[in-house]
Amino acid sequence: MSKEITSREKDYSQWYNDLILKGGLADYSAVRGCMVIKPYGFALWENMRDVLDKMFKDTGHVNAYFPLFVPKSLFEAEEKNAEGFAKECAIVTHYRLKNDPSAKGKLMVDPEAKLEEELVVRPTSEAIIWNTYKGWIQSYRDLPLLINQWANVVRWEMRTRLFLRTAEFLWQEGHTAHATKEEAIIETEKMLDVYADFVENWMALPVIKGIKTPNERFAGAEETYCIEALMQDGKALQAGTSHFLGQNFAKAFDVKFSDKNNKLDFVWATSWGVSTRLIGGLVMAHSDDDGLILPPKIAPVQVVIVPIFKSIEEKALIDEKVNALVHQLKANNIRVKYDDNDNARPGWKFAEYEMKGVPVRIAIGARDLANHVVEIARRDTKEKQSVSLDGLDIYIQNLLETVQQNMFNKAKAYRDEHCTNADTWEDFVQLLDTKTGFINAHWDGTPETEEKIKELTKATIRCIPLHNKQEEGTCILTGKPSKQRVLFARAY
RNA sequence: CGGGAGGUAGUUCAGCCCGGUAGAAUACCUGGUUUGGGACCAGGGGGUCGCAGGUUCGAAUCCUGUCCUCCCGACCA
Repeated sequence: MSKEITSREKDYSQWYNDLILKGGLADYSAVRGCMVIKPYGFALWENMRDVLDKMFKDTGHVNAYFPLFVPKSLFEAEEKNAEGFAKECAIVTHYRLKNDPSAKGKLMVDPEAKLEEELVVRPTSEAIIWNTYKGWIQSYRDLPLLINQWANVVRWEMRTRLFLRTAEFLWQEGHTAHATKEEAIIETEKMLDVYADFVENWMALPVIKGIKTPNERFAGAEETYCIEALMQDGKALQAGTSHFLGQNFAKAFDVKFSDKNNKLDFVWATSWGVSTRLIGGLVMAHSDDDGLILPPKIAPVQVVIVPIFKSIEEKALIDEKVNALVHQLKANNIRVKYDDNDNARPGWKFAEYEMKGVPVRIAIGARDLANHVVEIARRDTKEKQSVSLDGLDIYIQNLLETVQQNMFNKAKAYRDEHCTNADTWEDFVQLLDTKTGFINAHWDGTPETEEKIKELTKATIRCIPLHNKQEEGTCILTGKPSKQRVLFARAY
């Protein structure tokens, strides 16, 4: 057992790190807070990206690419946005190195190569994009402008964690411009639905849709919509956000258009994004002490086939069956890998692919050939059974769908069990410490109370759920009147 | 950024207190036997001890600085 994984019970954080590192998703790098995404992890991201990209295009968006650098003067144009990100920006101040005269073989920053104006490495791209949109929008005929970009951004976080919070991360950011407020709000909500659809139906992760409180709102937004997921340790994870930006950026960057009546007005904006953080959520929500468990729809390898043989003659017979099967599965668009590497024995491969979270494993040996069957093992339940070679491709197809559905159901059952109402402060604190998860409680609606609760319990308001049930009640902390419950949790 | 732990073979770690030939397991290479849940035997290769200074006849070991990682906290649109 050279690759043992720390159990969740023993050390949840270490368990998470073990899964990422030993599952081959990512590695630490020589750069503080930055990780290397390894081929297996990147294949997972590519699958996620491809699905999302299609969803964006199906809803009328197109891709473009904007610069990594933002001149400081542009960055500071939208005041609240700039202020919100100021503390975590990387800044380029020089453009040249030179030989260090006092240390042979070393380089130093050339003081003569100081930039006139510093460049901010984008922590988000609103500034550079809205500066560009100014030149693209004159008339209502130019609207709506529906653009997405796939990019990297940098946020100089104090404390980083693989995938969940890295100094540099990959994401997509949509930036749209509209003629009316109503249209922009519809867009904001539409993209939230796209995210929820993707995370639930492709990542098998149930989410709660809602809006953020003013405290938790995106810097520069009028309203921030979000989807919140629950991890196995009872902590919440913000899985995606969609912002209604009002006319804030249009005003900051002077983006006006003429409407049908030749009346000038500022455009209405949205922005929305999900990042490689989703991979962290995927890992934390589904995996177990034996390794990753990946949902079939986005798993880099959906089916792995392991041959078991005692001689090259046996191997040849197995190859013949497997090659036909691989051909069949590929024809059905199933991502299949035949691992006939003779360096590793079957038992080793079983453990390895369990660690990597491959949803379905097929083992085939002489015994199976004689009976015209294969052994099929599911990663999610660890169940094994013999299945006839006849119609196996259909069986696999169905099994992948079953696994996908089962993973979602399991995560949803856990999430639902961990949504609890609290009506007294004692219950609230007790639930946070023992049961954990989402807690539905009344709140008096003030930022001060929210802040106080965070201070006392480390729990934040994750969101005010959409279409929230209205009911009379009293605030969990202050006892003041409240009209609805909001969703509290400790969060990543 | 504060507190704690750590960095020695590809990996996990011992050695450090008390300075004196760089170690184990595993992985890797070769050959053979194996193969239905992380195989076994024999042989072999692999290290600027994170980096930079200092003390010393001599530093993985002592001292100073620095970089990186993990855990807890603060921060986190």
